Amino acid sequence: MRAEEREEIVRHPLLAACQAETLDLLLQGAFVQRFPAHTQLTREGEKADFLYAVLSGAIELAASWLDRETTIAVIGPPHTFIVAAVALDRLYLQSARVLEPSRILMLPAAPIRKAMRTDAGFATAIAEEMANAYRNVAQELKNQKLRTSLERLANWLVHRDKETGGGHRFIIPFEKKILAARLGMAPEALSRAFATLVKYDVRIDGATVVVKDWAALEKLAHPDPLIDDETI
Amino acid sequence: MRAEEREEIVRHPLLAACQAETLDLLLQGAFVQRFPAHTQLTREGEKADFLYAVLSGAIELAASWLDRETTIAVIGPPHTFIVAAVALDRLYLQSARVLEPSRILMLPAAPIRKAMRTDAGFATAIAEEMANAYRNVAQELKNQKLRTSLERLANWLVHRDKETGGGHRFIIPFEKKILAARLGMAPEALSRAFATLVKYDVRIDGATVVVKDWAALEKLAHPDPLIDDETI
DNA sequence: CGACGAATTGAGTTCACTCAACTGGGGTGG
DNA sequence: CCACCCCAGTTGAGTGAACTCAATTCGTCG
Repeated sequence: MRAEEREEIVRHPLLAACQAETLDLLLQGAFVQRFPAHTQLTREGEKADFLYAVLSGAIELAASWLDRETTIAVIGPPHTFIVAAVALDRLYLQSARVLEPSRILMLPAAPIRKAMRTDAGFATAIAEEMANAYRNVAQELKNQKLRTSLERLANWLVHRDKETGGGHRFIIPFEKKILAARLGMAPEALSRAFATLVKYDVRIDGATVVVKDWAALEKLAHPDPLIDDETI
Repeated sequence: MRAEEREEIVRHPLLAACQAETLDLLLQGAFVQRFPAHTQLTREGEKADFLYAVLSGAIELAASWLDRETTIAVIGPPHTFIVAAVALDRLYLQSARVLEPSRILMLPAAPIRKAMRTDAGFATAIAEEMANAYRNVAQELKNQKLRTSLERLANWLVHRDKETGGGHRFIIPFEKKILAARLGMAPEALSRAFATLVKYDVRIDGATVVVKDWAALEKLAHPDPLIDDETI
């Protein structure tokens, strides 16, 4: 690993509270790599031998059963993925695919488990990262079980708008079929849902969304911090 | 706290790897209490001021939005709940209700966060508990997004049968409407799903389930360790 | 015995899926 | 440079899954 890379990585939330010796141990076999879109980083069912952290770009976590597949989450910087499998030395429950060209930090799993046992700062950082991950899936499960697909889409739009600065005009940052899977619906259902949203003055042109009547959309979405806010 | 209680609690997986000073700190304001069924222990949106561990009994975690409500999970010994909210000092995302008379260990939140920062063994135990919780919700999300309600029921039956010793005859340990909410369906839909399972030679009488043709049920359920096994 | 809540059954409707056909760029190669 | 293809996305039609509302049965407890 190059010195300037090390500089950067040491400031990562996961490593910032580490003791110096822990850092040395962790960064021994670590490396940073760029991956092009569509790269498959992990496959569900494989042994967890790396912890991945997204430095830039976006990663899709997907899961399958029989011949069906769905998207569990989309991860951006500075978050990690499959940290739970690493901490427990178990199998990945999800596959990870690169959505857009990404820089990824890869940390070997065994030193992580070892470091947790000796460095409370690091173990706490791992616990906090995992707590966030837990809350995000729990929120997603609520989203999924309590809302219809139109409501999920409306809330995704509200959320995305806030994320991009609240200009009521933004682009969808990945393919619509991935958005559909993320929202738990068929691609056709997403198309029809967008068509339905025209009634609420939401205009869509390609990947660009314009919300003309914010109040109407928000009334439909009824966003709830306990489901929609990443840090509440 | 009584001495024999302390004896018991100190062996709990969450505390077994603690340093002695950490234990003292944690158990300072801790107590064990019995709760009758239907007690509400936490409400979603409240500040997290206790970590709860189930010593015996069963707890339902529920969440709501507008006028809808659903069950997120059912927790039994020796697991904890709302550990993520405690670790991050945030709001509970779920309400917890006592399903059957239960003994609960309650640990004040502030000492937990403090102890994590100084005791690597404890922080690791918290991280591992949380990793399990994460994997369980992630599995539940897969279950929810990838399976129909009939398939979810079939898998719940398979799972419950294994849990109770594989005798192909067991009881449903709580009300059917809670099972329905757990499986993400309306109570009426659960009734009809049971009716459908008669075709697969599953007999149901009150809370008692008898599986006459195990192969048929398993073929329908297609259980997958990456969704259905708690520790893979 | 009556009362209450849980569970089932019935009927109708809505939601969301599948399958299929069609549209509209973007890219490739003749 | 244009024709073609390919894939994402849309649109249409039909089906099935699962919900709501309502009525009925069942079991338990006072």
